Amino acid sequence: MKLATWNVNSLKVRLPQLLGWMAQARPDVVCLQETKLEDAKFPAREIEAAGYQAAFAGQKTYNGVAILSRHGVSEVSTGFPQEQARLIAATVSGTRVVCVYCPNGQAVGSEKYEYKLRWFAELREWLQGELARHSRLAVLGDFNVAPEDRDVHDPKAWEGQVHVSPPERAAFQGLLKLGLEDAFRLFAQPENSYSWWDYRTMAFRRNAGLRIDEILLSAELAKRCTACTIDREPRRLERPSDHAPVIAELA
DNA sequence: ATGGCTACGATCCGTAGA
Repeated sequence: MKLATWNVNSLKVRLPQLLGWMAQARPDVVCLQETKLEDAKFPAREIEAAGYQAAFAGQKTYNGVAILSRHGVSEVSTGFPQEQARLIAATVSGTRVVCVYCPNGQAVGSEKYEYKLRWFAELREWLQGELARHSRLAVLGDFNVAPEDRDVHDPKAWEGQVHVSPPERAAFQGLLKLGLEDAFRLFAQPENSYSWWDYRTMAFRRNAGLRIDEILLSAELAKRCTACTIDREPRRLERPSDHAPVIAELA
């Protein structure tokens, strides 16, 4: 089973790229973030034509998440109470799949930063309940946290900034402490592996990025995980998302 | 190198992303 996550930064703009990528990568499940579409405007027909069922929770302009699956989807939930469309969960072939778009946080100390930390605390509590019910659990998404300095192209320049600040990293570690593994770090990886590159300043060409899109696996799924990779190819396309897809393969 | 980009919903600029 191939699980993937991709922050598409507007599903309306990126739909052709998404369909092309799915046809080539053939993931079983794809978690999407920043669809930026109200549910009425979700391209369900095109997704179905590609062979995928969809569960989605969107809003206009901001946020928006979806789970696409080649297999049946059940027990769809949008998680804990929240005013923004940042979480959707579904059960696929006995695996609980949770798709998250964690808040950006804007700047350390800002109101949005405090919201981000509160959101992580709620997520942790909610995931604890999910883990109690589902031993096969995967959390995929844009966490907006680079867990360690090796996930940052220039740790010195980023020191103390949003996405790498100690409280954000502690919040991310808090999720792992529930009994989840960062799938990417289960394997030897190339140095300077990132999942996001700023649109400005030719950041992708300089590989000036952050690894902020992650796949967390419960112990049972981690045991079955045979690979976790970041696919940089879609970032090379014309008019790309600023994020690359991340893929985990389960035996 | 934090800007200089991109998407959106609103106009010919503001908000937000990360």
